Amino acid sequence: MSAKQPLLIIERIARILQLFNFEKHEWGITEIAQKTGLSKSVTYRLLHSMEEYGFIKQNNATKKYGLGMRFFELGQIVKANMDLRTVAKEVMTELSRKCNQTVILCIIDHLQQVCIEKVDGLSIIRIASEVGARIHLHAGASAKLLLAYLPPEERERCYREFGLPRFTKKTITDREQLETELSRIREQGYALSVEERDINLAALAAPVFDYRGEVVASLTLIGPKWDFGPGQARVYIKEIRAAAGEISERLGYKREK
Amino acid sequence: MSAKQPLLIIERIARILQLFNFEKHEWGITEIAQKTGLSKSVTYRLLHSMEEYGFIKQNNATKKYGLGMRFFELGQIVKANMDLRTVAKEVMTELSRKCNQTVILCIIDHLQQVCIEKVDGLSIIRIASEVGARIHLHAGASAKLLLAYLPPEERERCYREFGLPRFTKKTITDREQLETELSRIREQGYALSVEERDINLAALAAPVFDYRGEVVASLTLIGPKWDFGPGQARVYIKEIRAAAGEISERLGYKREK
DNA sequence: AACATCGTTCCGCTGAGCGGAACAAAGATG
DNA sequence: CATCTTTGTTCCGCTCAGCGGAACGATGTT
Repeated sequence: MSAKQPLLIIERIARILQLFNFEKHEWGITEIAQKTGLSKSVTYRLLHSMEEYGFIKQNNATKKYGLGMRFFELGQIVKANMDLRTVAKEVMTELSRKCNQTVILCIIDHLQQVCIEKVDGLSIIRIASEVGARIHLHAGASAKLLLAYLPPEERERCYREFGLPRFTKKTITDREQLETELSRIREQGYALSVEERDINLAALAAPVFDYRGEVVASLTLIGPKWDFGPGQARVYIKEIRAAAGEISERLGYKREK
Repeated sequence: MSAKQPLLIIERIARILQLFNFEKHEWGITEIAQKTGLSKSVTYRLLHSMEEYGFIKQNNATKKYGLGMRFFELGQIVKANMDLRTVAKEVMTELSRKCNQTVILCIIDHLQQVCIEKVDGLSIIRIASEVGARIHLHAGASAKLLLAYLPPEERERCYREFGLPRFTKKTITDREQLETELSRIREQGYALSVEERDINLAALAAPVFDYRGEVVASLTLIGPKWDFGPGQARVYIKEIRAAAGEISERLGYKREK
């Protein structure tokens, strides 16, 4: 899978570029050569060549080198392709096909859940939930998941503003009980709900992270509850987490750190 | 000044990266090799090595290559250093020292001018205008310049909302006359004012553009009017335009296009 | 089954680029 | 003011990194 041996020069370029960060964004040739272990002539030639194409900009006054506009331009292009919905759509289609269930993508807006993308499963059964639909945050896998990753003050505001209305027999309407469920969700990294909002429906949700490590959306698999038995659920959990991870990665999320 | 001959490989990398844009962000190896004129093996090796360091990301499904997250990260760093005030400060200090006058940097907020940075000249005379000060857009070099580059509807809103109050004998209070002045400013690329707001003060302002080519601020030289005679003014104009151009460039502005 | 086209790999030859040392310019030091 | 130090920059002959044409395996098309 991985390559044999990267081009030496690319490794060197990578090593140089690694030096630039938010704290220190300008370096002298000698500094760079020392930190990277490269010879001064190599460092000089590399930087100058990169400057020729706008990757590097030399400060005329200090003679030090910094990152050039080209990285900003290319960064903007990458950013444009990091659009949540666009990125998610592909992965959602794939997931829906694999599990043969409906997949939805939801975000939080004004302390409510909003569905922003949906891919129907091939099954004859269709889920009512539509793109644009707004619902409370305390019931359903997707909603609970989003709520779980909200800061405590926000959760508090949510309880105060909307309360915990009951939709079915299984809706969690007790604050204590809900908070326990939320911390379990955070621990497990996914949320499960069975008939919390609608009779006969079950759902599994996993968090989507952006490049800053913030939860920006929930990815959810919804279907008839008889498809979510313990055995099948284990498979679904693996799949939904992989899919959510894939989206997160494409948004620039780095799991380690 | 410019280098002798850039490293071949850097040129090749630049040629490959040039292909990626907002319209087409994924390319196959063969496509890239054809478009760039590079051999397929070189293209492959380069892309793979770059992928190793996150500069390039291969889509597992389509096998095509796209820009990697590394460009986004580096782009974010560049962006952070493109902060208007930080960039401007250096250039302003330099300009102030050269001309021995006060230099201010202003932006528009809610149809008013706000001064966001100031560097005093060494002269004993100090200009009252302080960072944070808000003033009308129709009087003074800086204000007129910002007004000049506003879209017509916005200018209209400004006249309606604030009118054209008189500050001195020289304040322009006639709409027609002001619009004529504004189009001259756009043509010349700088604005001059003598005693329009304060007796005995004169100022010269030039526009600062961002990477999209939009005017985001005005750079202004202020001093006693007797320092702004025709001869001295010509020198000042050259200096302030060069300084504003330098800031614009650091913000990613490309004059040609 | 034959074909077309994709991404990927191989390997021997060779010139691009390495690096140590010299150089110029600008501060820092006594 | 001369001397020392530390920048960034340039030079040039030797050498091995990497070039590229051709082969390969996988996929999709006719």
